[in-house]
Amino acid sequence: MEHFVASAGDLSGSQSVDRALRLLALIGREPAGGLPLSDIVIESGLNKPTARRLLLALIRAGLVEQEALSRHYCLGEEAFVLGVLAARRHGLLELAMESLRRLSEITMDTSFLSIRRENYSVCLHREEGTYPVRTHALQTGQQHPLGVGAGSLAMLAVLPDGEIERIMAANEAVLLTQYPGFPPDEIRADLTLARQRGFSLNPGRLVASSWGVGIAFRYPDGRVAGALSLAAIDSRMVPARQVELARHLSTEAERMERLLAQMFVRKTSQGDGPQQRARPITKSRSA
Amino acid sequence: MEHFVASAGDLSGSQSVDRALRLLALIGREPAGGLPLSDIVIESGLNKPTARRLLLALIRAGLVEQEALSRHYCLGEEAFVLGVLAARRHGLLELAMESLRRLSEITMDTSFLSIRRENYSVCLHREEGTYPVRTHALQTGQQHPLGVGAGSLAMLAVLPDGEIERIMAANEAVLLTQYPGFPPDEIRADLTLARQRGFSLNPGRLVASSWGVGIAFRYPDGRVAGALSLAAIDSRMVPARQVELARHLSTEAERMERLLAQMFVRKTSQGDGPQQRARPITKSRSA
DNA sequence: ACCAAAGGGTCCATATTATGGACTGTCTCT
DNA sequence: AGAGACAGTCCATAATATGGACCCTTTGGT
Repeated sequence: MEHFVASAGDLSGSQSVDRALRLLALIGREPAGGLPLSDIVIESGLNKPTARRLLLALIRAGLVEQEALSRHYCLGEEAFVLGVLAARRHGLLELAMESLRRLSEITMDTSFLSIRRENYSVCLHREEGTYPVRTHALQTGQQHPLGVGAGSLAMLAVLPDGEIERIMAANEAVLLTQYPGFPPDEIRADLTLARQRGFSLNPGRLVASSWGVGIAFRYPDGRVAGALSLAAIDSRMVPARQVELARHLSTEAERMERLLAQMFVRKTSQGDGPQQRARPITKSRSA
Repeated sequence: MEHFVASAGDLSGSQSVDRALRLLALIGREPAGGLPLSDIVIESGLNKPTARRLLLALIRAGLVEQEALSRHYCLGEEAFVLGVLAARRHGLLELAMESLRRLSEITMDTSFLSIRRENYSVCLHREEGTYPVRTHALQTGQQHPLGVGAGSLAMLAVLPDGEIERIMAANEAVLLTQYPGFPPDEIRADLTLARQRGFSLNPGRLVASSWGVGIAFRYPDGRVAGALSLAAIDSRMVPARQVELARHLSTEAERMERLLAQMFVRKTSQGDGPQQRARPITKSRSA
């Protein structure tokens, strides 16, 4: 039995919970019809009995379901409910819907809300445009490494240089093996351009002729909250129109930041009672 | 160390995962500003170090967050994202939004979507009406035992008698201690009435003067999917209007069943390849 | 200002629990 | 009909989670 030694000062337990939740995230990533056990075993690095046992626990909790005929594992109803409940605090999507609808209406193109998840970007919503030729490069729920796609690139571009390098390093293997259109150096070049222009541009790197522009927005404390982006075929993405679209995106990104600022005020001011100063959340053993 | 013996034929492991996910559900229930550790310890029955360790695991996964100043534990952003991802399969709320909006517009009263979660009913959405006097008996995310509230009662009423008795028995303790307005016998009487009339009525049992009517709808396979309901002050709930509201609810419930039927067809027909017959999902050791 | 109480967080020896190699059953393709 | 792929399961072993006892910080009372 080869086991990972708890490297470094890692002073916390609950391995199996960690593993189970990693499986949950894994299953969440997969858009379509869930994952078969074999893929889960491969992608998680766990072995079959362990994966299966953890999956059964997730199934008992309703977070995962196993489809009867394909035997694939996919997200369960409880995950959906939990999300609705969590949306009371983290209602980014709801806040953004108005912006997305307006963007798609004005521009006739498809608009997206993406957020950052560690080194990845997740698409939370895709609002269809009315223009007859539409690209389907990005669907709700799809994840790509930061830098892959317009919104994703926009988020990466507003991070500090140090973090960008850390992320690029972490994603290098995936980029090289699974994203042939995105050699790391090209992403770095795109980043520089994005910073110069004030908006990101994906010139059809993911799907040929499917271009995108994006702009990130932040929480009041400076953390990246997400990105709004628009996608269209290349002929609708000449430089002049890029700028025009970026202007609309910018307006809506500002709106989002305004709303988030309001939310923050409400949240902190409704805290129970008079000002408390935050205690560090982990142990603070005296000398 | 007192430990529960795995009673009966329970042949599955992963205790700590089960416990962690129970904590997650627990935290999800609490609407407002999360739960303090002490409450979590009490309500879960776990002891402090264990609860904390599991919570840390949930926090590492992003499913739970701990608020810096109140130290309360509440649902994290990952829970929200997971929910959005799960909504691709379990998009009940999205399907229902149109119905809810229409109901609230036509009736001017507040409408609700509730679903069944084991022996409980969870409110997934509250669509405000325009009438100036509104009841606030039910908020998004709140849970009550089946039978408590109009939508909840409607779902209970369409279950088979045996299951009703099982649920009523399971909930008896909570009803007696936490729902003084709902003595089990009254619920049983309400159920009979609901079946006779074809819609459920909550005559202000939860909050005085706040009445509600509800109708359940089902999945194509007959399982209860959820309930639509409307709430208003008693003066707007005279018998004639109850019937009128029930008519609107009924129209929308039919719409929901139609949509669910469509979804089911799409889901099963898009299954990978030709018909496979379902294998039983647990072990099938030969004789 | 001080003390007691309440609550959050943590340590560590112990015994319960998860682990994974090896196995079986089932379906599919040739 | 046999090989291969995949789902699911068993069980001795060893790694892991457990919880009583403890510390620190904040709060409320006098």
